[in-house]
Amino acid sequence: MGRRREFEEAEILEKVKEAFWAHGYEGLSYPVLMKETGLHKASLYAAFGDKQNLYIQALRAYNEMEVSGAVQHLSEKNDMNGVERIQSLLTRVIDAVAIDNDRRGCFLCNAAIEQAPLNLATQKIVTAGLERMKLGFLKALNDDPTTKTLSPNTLEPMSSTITSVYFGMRVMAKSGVPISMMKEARNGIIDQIKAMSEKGTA
Amino acid sequence: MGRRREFEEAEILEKVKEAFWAHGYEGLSYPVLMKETGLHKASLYAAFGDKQNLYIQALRAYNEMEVSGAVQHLSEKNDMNGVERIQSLLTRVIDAVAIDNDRRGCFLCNAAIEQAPLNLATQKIVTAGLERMKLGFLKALNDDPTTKTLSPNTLEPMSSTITSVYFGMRVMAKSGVPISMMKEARNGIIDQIKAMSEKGTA
DNA sequence: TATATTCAAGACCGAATGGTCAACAATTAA
DNA sequence: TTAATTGTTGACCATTCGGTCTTGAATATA
Repeated sequence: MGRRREFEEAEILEKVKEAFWAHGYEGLSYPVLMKETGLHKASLYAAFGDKQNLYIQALRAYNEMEVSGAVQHLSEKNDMNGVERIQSLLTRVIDAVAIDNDRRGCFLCNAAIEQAPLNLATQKIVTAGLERMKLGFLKALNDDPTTKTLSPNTLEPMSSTITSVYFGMRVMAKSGVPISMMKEARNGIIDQIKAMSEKGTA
Repeated sequence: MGRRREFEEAEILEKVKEAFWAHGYEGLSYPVLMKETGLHKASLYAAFGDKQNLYIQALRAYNEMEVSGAVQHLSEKNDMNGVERIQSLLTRVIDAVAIDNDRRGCFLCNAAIEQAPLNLATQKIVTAGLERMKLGFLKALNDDPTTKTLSPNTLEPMSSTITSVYFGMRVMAKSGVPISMMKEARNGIIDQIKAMSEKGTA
């Protein structure tokens, strides 16, 4: 038998994910990708296929790590109730910009704009990710004493609206809008959720 | 004196805008651009400068036409009140996909993702566009009998939230998500606005 | 009509792109 | 130790990119 691979596939894919996340599909060239992974492009090709395949696998990795992380944050029982978990997730988005100066935004969102219209596989991953986010928000709402009593006819649209706010804030993050606007967007949706639950119990 | 130009600058810029809107910056090459404008790239260069300048002018044209159109729709007095105008604007976004199968999304939003982080001029146009949209929504809220009585402390975040929903829906449009999700997002935010105004008058 | 001037566009440019391959290094099993 | 097999990599490939330039056509004024 021959020589074995000198790298861990998952470990490299992690770096590839970071690279595509930061630079986008067109914006990431092999010279940069080689530098950030430490691998030669022919090795990348042998392990993952062409650039399209590489991108799709990176996006899948994002979906399985970051999106799942967000969904888990929304559904995990801890000292916060559902709406507070939603609020803290939106705060994360703000802090990524405000504290870490991270303007990569959301890979899923970037992929939706850049590649989803050109690539069916990408489109499927993105739509699945959006649906999962929505279900995460819905779960959080169903897990909060103040909103769980609302009817599905109320909670379903509400979770889609929150999803929309989430991705809108991701766009804001990339656009370089003042942090205050992002905070307003977060505060506004939280206030509105509370208003809905107060109205529902009235 | 010599020969005069065979094209109208504004007319060409309109076509350039459509092209960048549909294909993005990296995605639009000169061969395609020449085909869609009917002009040679050397002529484009002579009239508008290099590709970056061309893009920025196209984005400005979008800002002055489409964004202004949306803001005007939000602020114009007609048979609809403010919240109804917000609703109909969001419906426009849905119909662009559902009826016209137009998945170009919003040029401003696309530019935010693709170019704003790389280009200061683009960033400024995008942030200005976002601010204008927010002011448009705010004006509509201030012009509706059910919301105008709410305090600025309520209306300011609310308008940012609506802006976020708007751009989130634009992302959804590009991602290929089911139309039902976009409709939910719209219905949800409208319901929430109404809940806030009811709570405010309670 | 003559001439000056501007426009349009095919041809061309260097650089960068994604992708391939041949040669070599490394490591395993026999 | 040997031979088979696989990973790695610099060199190379055709193509496309944005941009430039030279040539010839068009049209203004004189």
